[in-house]
Amino acid sequence: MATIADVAQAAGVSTSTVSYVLSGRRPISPATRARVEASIAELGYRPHAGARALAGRHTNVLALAAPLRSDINVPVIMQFVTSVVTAARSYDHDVLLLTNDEGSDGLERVAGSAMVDALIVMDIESDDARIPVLRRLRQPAVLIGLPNRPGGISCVDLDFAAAGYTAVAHLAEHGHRTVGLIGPPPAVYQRGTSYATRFLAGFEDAVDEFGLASVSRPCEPTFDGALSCVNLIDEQLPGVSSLVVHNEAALSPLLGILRASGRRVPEDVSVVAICPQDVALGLPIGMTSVDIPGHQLGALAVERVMSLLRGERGAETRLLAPCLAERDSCADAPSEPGPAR
Amino acid sequence: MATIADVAQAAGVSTSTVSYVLSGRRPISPATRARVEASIAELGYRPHAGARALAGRHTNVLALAAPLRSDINVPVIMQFVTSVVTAARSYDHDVLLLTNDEGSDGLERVAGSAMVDALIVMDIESDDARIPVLRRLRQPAVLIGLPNRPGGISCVDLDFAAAGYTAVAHLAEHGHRTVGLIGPPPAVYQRGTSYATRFLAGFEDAVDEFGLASVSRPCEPTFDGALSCVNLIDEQLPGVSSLVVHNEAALSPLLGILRASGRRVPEDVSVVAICPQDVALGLPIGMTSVDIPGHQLGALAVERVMSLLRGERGAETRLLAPCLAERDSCADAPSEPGPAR
DNA sequence: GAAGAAATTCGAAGCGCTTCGACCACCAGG
DNA sequence: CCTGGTGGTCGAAGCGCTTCGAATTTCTTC
Repeated sequence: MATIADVAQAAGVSTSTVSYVLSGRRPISPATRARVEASIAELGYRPHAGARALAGRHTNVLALAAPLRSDINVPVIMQFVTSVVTAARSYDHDVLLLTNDEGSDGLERVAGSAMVDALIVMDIESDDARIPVLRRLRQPAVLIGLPNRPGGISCVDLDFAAAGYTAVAHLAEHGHRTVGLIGPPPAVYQRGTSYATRFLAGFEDAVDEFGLASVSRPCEPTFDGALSCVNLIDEQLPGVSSLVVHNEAALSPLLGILRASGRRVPEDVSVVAICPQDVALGLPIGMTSVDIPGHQLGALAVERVMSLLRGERGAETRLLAPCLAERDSCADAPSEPGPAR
Repeated sequence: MATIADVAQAAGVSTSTVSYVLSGRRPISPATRARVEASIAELGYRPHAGARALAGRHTNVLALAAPLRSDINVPVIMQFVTSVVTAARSYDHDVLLLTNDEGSDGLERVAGSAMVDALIVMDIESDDARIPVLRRLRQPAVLIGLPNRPGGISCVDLDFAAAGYTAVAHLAEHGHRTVGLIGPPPAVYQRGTSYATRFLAGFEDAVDEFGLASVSRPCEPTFDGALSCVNLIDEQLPGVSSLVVHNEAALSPLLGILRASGRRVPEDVSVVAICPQDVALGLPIGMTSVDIPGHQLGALAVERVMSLLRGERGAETRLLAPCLAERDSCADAPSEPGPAR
């Protein structure tokens, strides 16, 4: 491979000059610049990343710690990952992918060995053990998610509490008096993954405020899981007229289950989904949904990282307001059986 | 951060000695080794990755080019990515994630700037433009997929032709005389992604060999896509008794559609799915399926990379034999309407 | 036409690590 | 007692790049 010295020689300048045309940190005359650029192109020169990192004290690489388990909403994760990589590239950065099961060690490793300039961490638990670790690292970090005590670390997430509230409010406005929540898998709650509990809190706030009757259940991401979840809800809340589904994998099974039990959506049961838009649109009927803006959040996290890298200190935590899109899965509540008016 | 010089000083040895205890490339007396290791632990020393890459001429990082679009089988991709990262870690390597829409440029960039020691490329098209690029890189590469002309580059994949054949053969053995193929989305074919065509070829071979009547259609990964695909198959092959589904996203919708049209699985229609095992198990009925062994393939790709890195030159392309798991979605063909015997 | 300012460019000193040849001490064999 | 190994350690030379201070050239301005 060609080195900067080769380029310098070919262009008849010193290596520092080449370096400066590359970095733009000092003025270079148009003539020299042109000559250098020509040599670079001719030799197919690419700066050696390691040498750069050593001398320049930054790598242009971001670490992304993603939950690569399968119990979780795979498409959502994928959206995050995709958008982080894409956004990072737009800032001329690359992404080193870590799995969450390396835990804190992975973060310490890549940060300590100066492999990355900053870290983005997903799937944050309420009391996440990685937070103290992150805090003592020399690299900036951004969380996608919201722990109990971020303690100065930037966070970016959907406002899941508001999302839960919004979903219920929408149903209440349609006259529903009963609502069931089909939640994420039990494992998600057990881990203390914060979005699940935040959503639930918002859900329950709205239920109280609007005076609805409700029941909420976690739900395994399989057909059988969805089935037993629906059964439980039916049992505890017979004739339930609306459902909030905060579990992507349960969505498609759910619709099948409702149809099989003779209930039409939205005439007999209204359903609000919490999911990315493309999932909401790929189902038999367009789902009224609160969007999980994976792309937006990933991009936002990267922007935040970049501003930290620039030395700026911005607002610490940024929760995106939920956005409910009305589609075809919600209708007014069926008039209650009872005294006719 | 502590440097190797700090460690050396603390342990009262030279930096080269520290380096040798770290790399094990020269014998070190137990006493010195112990002292050095103590200093390392005490100082929390971690070698600087950039400096290492510069002096040692390797980075312990692999590039993984993954198709981060959403038209594709997201869970399968995720399996690959997960297993590649995990396997790489077991060899003390990290993974730099590239998106396929950077195309050849991304590969050239990370390879040319010596960010990675080797590359793993997914979602290979029959005549993939990245192959010539890969060939001229100084780093070894492994493809997950199979192009027409690998030209010396290692490939690892499921034997999709055999998978197609196996699926049909299984149905034929159950006495089915008609079979419909619900294929991947049109975009996959249009890109010339090789697994789709290889599968189709195997499918058609078996159809010919067993003398079945067949029709195959690509299928958009939405409910509507599945619906129109089924309709087309019904139209061209009325009373079709078996279906092969090489499209994960279509699976769940399909079952709903069949039920809605009054057909039971497997009594009226047998279905063989091509998908990862957990998908096959998460549906209303356990699907008889040909497994897409994402975890195995990812691990295999990494192993191959490692052996190339060691300078070994092994078998070039390795196609995993398909493995059909019988579950509950296949039954003998309903006896044909016709002259009673 | 000379002095000072401004615009460019150069040289050299690292950045932290690996590796090669050298060196030292010590032991076996002759 | 000297020679030849051998296990263990050291010193120094890079690896390819950035960056700082200094040097050089060019342009102004009196």
